[in-house]
Amino acid sequence: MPAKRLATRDRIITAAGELFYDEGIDRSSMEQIASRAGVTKRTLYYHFRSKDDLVGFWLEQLDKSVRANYRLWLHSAPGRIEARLRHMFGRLAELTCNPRWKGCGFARAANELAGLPGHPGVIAAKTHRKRFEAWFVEELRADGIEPAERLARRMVLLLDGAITQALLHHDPAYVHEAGDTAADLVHAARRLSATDRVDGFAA
Amino acid sequence: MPAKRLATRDRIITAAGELFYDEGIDRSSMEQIASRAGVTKRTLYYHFRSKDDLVGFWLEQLDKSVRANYRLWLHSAPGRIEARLRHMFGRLAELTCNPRWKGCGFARAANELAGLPGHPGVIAAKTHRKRFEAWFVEELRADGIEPAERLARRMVLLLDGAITQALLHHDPAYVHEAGDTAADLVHAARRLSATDRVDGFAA
DNA sequence: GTCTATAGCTTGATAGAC
DNA sequence: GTCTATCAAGCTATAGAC
Repeated sequence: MPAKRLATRDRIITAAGELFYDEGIDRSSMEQIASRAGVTKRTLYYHFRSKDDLVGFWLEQLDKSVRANYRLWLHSAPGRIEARLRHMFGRLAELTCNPRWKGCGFARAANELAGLPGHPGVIAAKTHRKRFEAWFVEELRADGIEPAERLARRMVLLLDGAITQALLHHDPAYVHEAGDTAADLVHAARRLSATDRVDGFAA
Repeated sequence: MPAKRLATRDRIITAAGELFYDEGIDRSSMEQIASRAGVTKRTLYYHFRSKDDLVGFWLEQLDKSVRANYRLWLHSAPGRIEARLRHMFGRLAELTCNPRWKGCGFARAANELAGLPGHPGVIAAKTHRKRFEAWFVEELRADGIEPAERLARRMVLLLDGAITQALLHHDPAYVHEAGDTAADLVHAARRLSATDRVDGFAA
């Protein structure tokens, strides 16, 4: 596979992603995507069988960068996970203040494509959120919280709630409130965590 | 204003709402809406200036029925608000199991129309969620929880998180988990509520 | 208030040359 | 792998009769 092919393909995905995110999937045409990528529609259809497929590839690529981003946010602060979760939500709150922020690409796609269960974009969005939840389980366990499954689920619930409210009201206070709630829940759970008590002896 | 005019207008809004909810706003055409309502496009445009306006009127009508529904759910169970919130989330969980359920119409609209801040549908969705939050404040206060503002905000965060997760995974467990979290948070807050202690003396 | 008819444009996707 | 050219269908919205 020659390098140029990949460059064109990536350029198309980037252009498509920008339009899908800014305008919505249905409101972005293949014409606009091709134009922004600097190719013709024929080239676009050479690389992607359909618009639906293109949406799927976009979200699969976005999955990697978004999860890497949250991982960075959670690990760029010191202390226990309570404090680091609060920090992570704080960084999200900052992001939502940017006028270019328009919600979560996965939630946007899932809502816009709610009537099409088998759509590649819907499948990619589901997969992304499942990975996100599994990641929270890992992070909570790494900080000595056990069992972590239910608490991880509560974290994704708060995160998605914060994203919806921020999209509606453009008010970072909702995201901060979600972060405080997340920290409160972890704090309360820690007292019940046997693993933590063992760590306490070791420390 | 003659009765027939209102009947036609309502029939159009109903038909539009069904299509907007099932297929999405952009994927529903004025042609389909007119056909489902049993009128021609010309009649449709006689009653509504544009498709955007029609979206706004649909959500304004939906606001009333959705809030009445949640009010019913919260009041159709006995006991303190902790238990009644759990019951409310339980009813929502049942609803999300219905294959016709495709998320929240307001969240769907806000996500699909994220690039159009002044759109009538976006404004209606914002207004709806603000009313919802204010209603939670009332209900918490009526049960002796004070202050109620932050807790009410946490309730809408959990509700919106539950809706997004249920839309993605079609798994009622997320909604039940949100309900349990809501009950836990209220339970923890009640111990700090001075008003409750006073009620305790009075009871 | 409702109809038939249509303007004017854009859509996703394809044909065939090179 | 990329191009020019184009398809058939669908879109929002409007004109003018009754």
